[in-house]
Amino acid sequence: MENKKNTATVQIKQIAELLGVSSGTVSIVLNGRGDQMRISKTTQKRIQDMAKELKYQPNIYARRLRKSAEEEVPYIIALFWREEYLDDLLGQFLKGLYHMIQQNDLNIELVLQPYDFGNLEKYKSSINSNHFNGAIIGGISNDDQLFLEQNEFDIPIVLIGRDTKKYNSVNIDYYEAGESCANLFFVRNHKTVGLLGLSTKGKSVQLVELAFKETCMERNIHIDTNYISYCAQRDFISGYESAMKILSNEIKPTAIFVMDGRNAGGVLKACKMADLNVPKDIEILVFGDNEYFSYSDPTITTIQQPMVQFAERSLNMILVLIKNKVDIPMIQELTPIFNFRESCGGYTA
Amino acid sequence: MENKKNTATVQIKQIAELLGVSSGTVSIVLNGRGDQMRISKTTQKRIQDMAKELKYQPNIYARRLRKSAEEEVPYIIALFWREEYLDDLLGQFLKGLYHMIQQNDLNIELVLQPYDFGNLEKYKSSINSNHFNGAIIGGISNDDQLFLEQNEFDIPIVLIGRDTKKYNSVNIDYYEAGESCANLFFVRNHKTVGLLGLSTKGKSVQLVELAFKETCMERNIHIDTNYISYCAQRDFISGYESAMKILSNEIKPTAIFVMDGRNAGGVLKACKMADLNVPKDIEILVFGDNEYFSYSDPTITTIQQPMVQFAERSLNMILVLIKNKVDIPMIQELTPIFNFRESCGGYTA
DNA sequence: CTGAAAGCGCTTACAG
DNA sequence: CTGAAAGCGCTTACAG
Repeated sequence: MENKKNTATVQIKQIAELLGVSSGTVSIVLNGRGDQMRISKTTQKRIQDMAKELKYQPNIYARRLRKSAEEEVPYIIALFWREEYLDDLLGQFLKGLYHMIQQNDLNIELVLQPYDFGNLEKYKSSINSNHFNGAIIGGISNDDQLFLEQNEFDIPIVLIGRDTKKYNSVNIDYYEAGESCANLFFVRNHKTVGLLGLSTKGKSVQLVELAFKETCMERNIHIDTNYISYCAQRDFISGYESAMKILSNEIKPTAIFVMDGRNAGGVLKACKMADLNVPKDIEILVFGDNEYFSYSDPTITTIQQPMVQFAERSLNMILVLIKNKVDIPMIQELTPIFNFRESCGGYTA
Repeated sequence: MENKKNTATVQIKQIAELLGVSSGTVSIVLNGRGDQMRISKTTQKRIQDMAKELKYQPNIYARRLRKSAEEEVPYIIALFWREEYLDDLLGQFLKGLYHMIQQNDLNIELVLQPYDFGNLEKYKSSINSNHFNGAIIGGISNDDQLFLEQNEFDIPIVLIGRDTKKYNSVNIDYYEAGESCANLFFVRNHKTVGLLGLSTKGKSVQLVELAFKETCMERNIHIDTNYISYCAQRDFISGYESAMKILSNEIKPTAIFVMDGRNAGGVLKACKMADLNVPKDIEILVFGDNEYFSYSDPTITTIQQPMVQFAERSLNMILVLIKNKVDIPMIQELTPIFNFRESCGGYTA
């Protein structure tokens, strides 16, 4: 019972013992250097067969360690990414990382670990210096943040798109982003607007929402509860249904702020159903961009997080942190990007 | 000059020697167990300072090896993915992988390595059993395939979306896919059709194109060179310009086969410009799906590769191959998915 | 309070 | 044709 060995896996040594040869010989044969080292064909055959039978798997770590005097050891960086955002958003982020790695000829091994919203904790045992040199984490929930804050990690961690005290992060000012959306509606003279939110959301989205609502209040823009609807799913259907609720009010809003791009299609459909022309009767502003928004009909005005910049900055940051332990968290705040298109005009009414 | 040591990195041993303590002590302190092991504060401080000064980086491989008797060693699988496809396509694939890993509780470490089309060769030295247990490779060019075929690799490799003799692969029958697109146009009574291709393309896309053209010929569907245009970029603009060329013919085609979804938006725009109604005047069929196609106006009919299935099958395949060396390449051919929507009707005219 | 030794699994000179 | 030994960088009992 006190067996420390992981008996599930087979090692070269065991094959060697079973066959009565040395482990060096086994290693040579399994690496295909048997002929070169003039190991007898029969010995080679016996070794190959035994390895196959025992389903021998080389231990990559041992091999890499063996080589580490010859090969430069890469930085191993984990990218924890929320499952729901395994889409174009990740694509943009990865492009940013990749181009930066290329340009600066960095030696980085990127380990991608998706996780379910709120379940980051599951990977607790792997977020440490036995596994990675650093971790970039995107899309955490409040629970995930709590988990991070209640634990200590011995590697630098950079959070993407998250406002936090304890950790390094790259983000935008989410409150300000929400404010500027409300202000845009104000400048454009809207008196009654709708908000299409999300029922599952992290702190960043909450901040945008809060700021949007508060600023609407301040600006005397009507946004009663009737005009707020939350999507359970980030998809067309959910966007459609939620928008329909908002549009069922006697007095229609003249603008809607849609908090997730994936709901936008449904909102447009709902407007069409309600016989409202976008943007004449109703303006649509969306948080989160997508290439299709630039040529849909109408094209969609969006505000977006600068994913490529997020990637560049976070990679830079994590490398700095890996090389120099820094005590106070680094926080970089970037500027969100407005893409003014047909569905909602700019800051001139 | 004969120095085998990688002098670029610092080891615990060097810190220990410099400070005149043992490496065990250094290890303990750097792992934060100094107090627990009652190492004097001064020693701790000296060690911390020195480590910081020398920018000590622990060797992850050594650490993991040390732990490998306690922790199960994961399969390390590399995912080589073409830079151009770092988008929703990758997202779908990753979702497939992730769900499969979750469901079967697999212990897999996924290393993501983007590469530029035609430059897979750059990673030659890392595609081996010193680095990974297996590799999944998506989106290769003909040059990349040549590179793979002209070299031997000691780990199993599974190609995604590629028809090849030497390697394991998960794909669809690309020729048949192209055929069925042409047949769809035939059934729908089109006599003159356009083809919007790609100027950079791998063998799979070439096969689709070839099959489409050949089948059109057989079916007596006009598709002269005037009606074929290649996009240099996979984007809106390039799609628009190429479509405009096709539509500049005196006799307009009554259908266009668009070989990359990212060009589709431009094609729709071009049709609008040419005052052609989709689908009344001209039908559009697109290779490659996107969620927006299901609610654009008109919604877009597509044929797509089953990415989620690709992921599941390729992961399964690579695990089988890692565990049991198989001599003949495994090839799984899946069925492409047709999504019939407004822009082009189904097999009934 | 700290050192010396063993060992994780592997490969590679070296010796015979 | 093959074995025994050293060593990659690290951590952890054990000894003192």
